[in-house]
Amino acid sequence: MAGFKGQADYSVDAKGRVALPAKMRRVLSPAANDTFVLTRGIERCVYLYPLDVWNKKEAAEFEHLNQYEPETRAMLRSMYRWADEETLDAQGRVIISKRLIEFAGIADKVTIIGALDRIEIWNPDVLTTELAEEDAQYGARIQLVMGKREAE
Amino acid sequence: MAGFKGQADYSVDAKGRVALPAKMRRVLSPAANDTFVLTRGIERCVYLYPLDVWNKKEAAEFEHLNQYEPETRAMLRSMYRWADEETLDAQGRVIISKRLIEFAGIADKVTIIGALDRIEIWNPDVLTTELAEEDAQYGARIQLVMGKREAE
DNA sequence: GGATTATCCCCCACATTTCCCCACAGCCTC
DNA sequence: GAGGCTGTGGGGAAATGTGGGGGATAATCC
Repeated sequence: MAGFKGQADYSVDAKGRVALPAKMRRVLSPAANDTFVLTRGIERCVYLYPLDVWNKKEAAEFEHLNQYEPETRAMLRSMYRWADEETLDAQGRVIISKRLIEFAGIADKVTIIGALDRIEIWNPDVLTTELAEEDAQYGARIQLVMGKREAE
Repeated sequence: MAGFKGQADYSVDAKGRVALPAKMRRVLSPAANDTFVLTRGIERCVYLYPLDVWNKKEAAEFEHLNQYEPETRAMLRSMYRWADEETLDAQGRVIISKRLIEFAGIADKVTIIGALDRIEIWNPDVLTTELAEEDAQYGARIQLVMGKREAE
């Protein structure tokens, strides 16, 4: 699967609809059926996983966890109670629930970014402030993550 | 794949288009489909990877990283949100997004250099100042990098 | 229980941007 | 010297992002 790439500013209309960039829609596999699983980001944003990607994650990472451990149960509960399945309309837009809009602190403008296997939707101001440091450390971080990898 | 070689000065037109040197275009594999993945350089420039090369990197190096580690997530986000997939037009030009133009500090002239598996696009002035030191240390650095390799 | 209101979903419409095609001048090659 | 290739510039058509309307379904109030 080709990964989601790029960044762009979009608007949220009065109905809570957000258009996804055409470039990202083109990457979608037919198996995704124009459907996404939206959930709260680990950061203060909304994660969008194509349905097929989410299903694979579920089967590979979540289904076999031991739910008799409280930490596991708590993690899965936090993850799934925020999750929401939505299909694109004919214009390529997705509806973001009020819960998620509120969690991400989104008003009427958003910045949408591609992040390999998912799409992230941010409040533009939050993104600018939170990711400035990330960008500044880009070179060091590549060395840290990918350099570590070579040493394996 | 034969590596990209050489250096040349080109201009950026009003639409943000930059022609790639014909010599570099001839090196492209048909699998690249005349398409590049552009992303921010680790240095202050734009990296261009042919699509086939990028897809191999993605599958071999990025897809299997553990995104539950914050550092990994941050690195992939910085990498992918700057990335952009673009196809050459009939004249062999590629469009560079305004974001990348701005990041690399490019105005209307660029220097394009070949760098083995990728092409780099620089502001000519930035390149001259930043790479002067690199060139000066050429001999010592070859010994450092390639000498280490023999010791393995 | 019926009427009214609210919500959701699909369709239509428009303005801007993007993309693709055509055109031309300079250079190298033959 | 002729012809093709290369780098540069611009215009028209299609796609993209955005807004709003109308009908069906569900919820609420009297």
